[in-house]
Amino acid sequence: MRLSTKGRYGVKAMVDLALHSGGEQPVPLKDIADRQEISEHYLEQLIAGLRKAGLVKSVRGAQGGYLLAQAPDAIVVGDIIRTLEGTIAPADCVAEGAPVNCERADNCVTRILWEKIHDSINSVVNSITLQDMVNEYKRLNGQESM
Amino acid sequence: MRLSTKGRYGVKAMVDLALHSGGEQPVPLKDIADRQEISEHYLEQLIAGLRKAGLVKSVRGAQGGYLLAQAPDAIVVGDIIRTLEGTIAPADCVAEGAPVNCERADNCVTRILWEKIHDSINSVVNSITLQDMVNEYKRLNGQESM
DNA sequence: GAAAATCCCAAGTGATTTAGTCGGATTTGG
DNA sequence: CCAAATCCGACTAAATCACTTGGGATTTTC
Repeated sequence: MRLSTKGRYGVKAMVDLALHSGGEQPVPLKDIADRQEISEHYLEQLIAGLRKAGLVKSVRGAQGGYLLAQAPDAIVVGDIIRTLEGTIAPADCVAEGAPVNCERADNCVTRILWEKIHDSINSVVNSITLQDMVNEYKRLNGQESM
Repeated sequence: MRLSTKGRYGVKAMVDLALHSGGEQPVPLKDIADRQEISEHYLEQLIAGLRKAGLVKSVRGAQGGYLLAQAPDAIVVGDIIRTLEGTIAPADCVAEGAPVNCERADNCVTRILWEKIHDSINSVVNSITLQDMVNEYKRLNGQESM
């Protein structure tokens, strides 16, 4: 049940973006990678996914970088994790877009269990916004910069 | 965030055991494997882990098989999943026996997120017993056998 | 208009995990 | 003794993970 680095780095990167794109200036990937200690090239792949999903915008060329595509309180961590990890489901039969190919789905006791786990995870990640993470960060670290 | 087949098959097998070891007669692995459509040899590996963890007992020789080591209402599905999958944690830094090797653990915002996810999953799997699963099964499937 | 900064894209790779298979040894009831 | 069963350890094909490599395209600064 571990998240891969995709989801973990993705959340870190997005929180970093929320903290550092004050106003409208794009944040270069290198800065995020350096601060979060993530391989720049690898992070590039991850953020490409986030861009395609409409969670970040990019500005090309020198002085370019990335920006959140929406306000921090409009992005929940579930959006990030689902984009990078695929659906957040303990078993395929309870994945969001999954065809119910399990013929005994209606009377499967384990399915009910997977649904409960699925729902509990999703209720957490869908209720926490990037703004919440930023607030938490500021509470923990005072006024200092990240 | 998917569970592997280890955890999924393990829970299925344990529910099967709870349903079929009425009284004290051991259930042969082959029966469980057939009913649950799991490779017998593979299930053998999984149940070996459950035996070492003290969740099932075995009876060797002809007419042998497996039994729950405790009453169905004393075994929670979290026990099974943790035994077979290792700790149920979205990130290593919030795993139960993990040394906190992350030096910024105290002021890490993502860690707080992983903890919330971890806690929510564990509160589900630690609150559902095998007896609950059996009751659910009987409710869904009437008095028929599995 | 050249150089630098930056994003964009696709393919390759070593290590690990997954989901088993295979072959046999041991124990026990009939 | 033999068939039914657990026990045990090694092997493996395929997938996934966590990157790396190697370019190209676009924009800004000088």
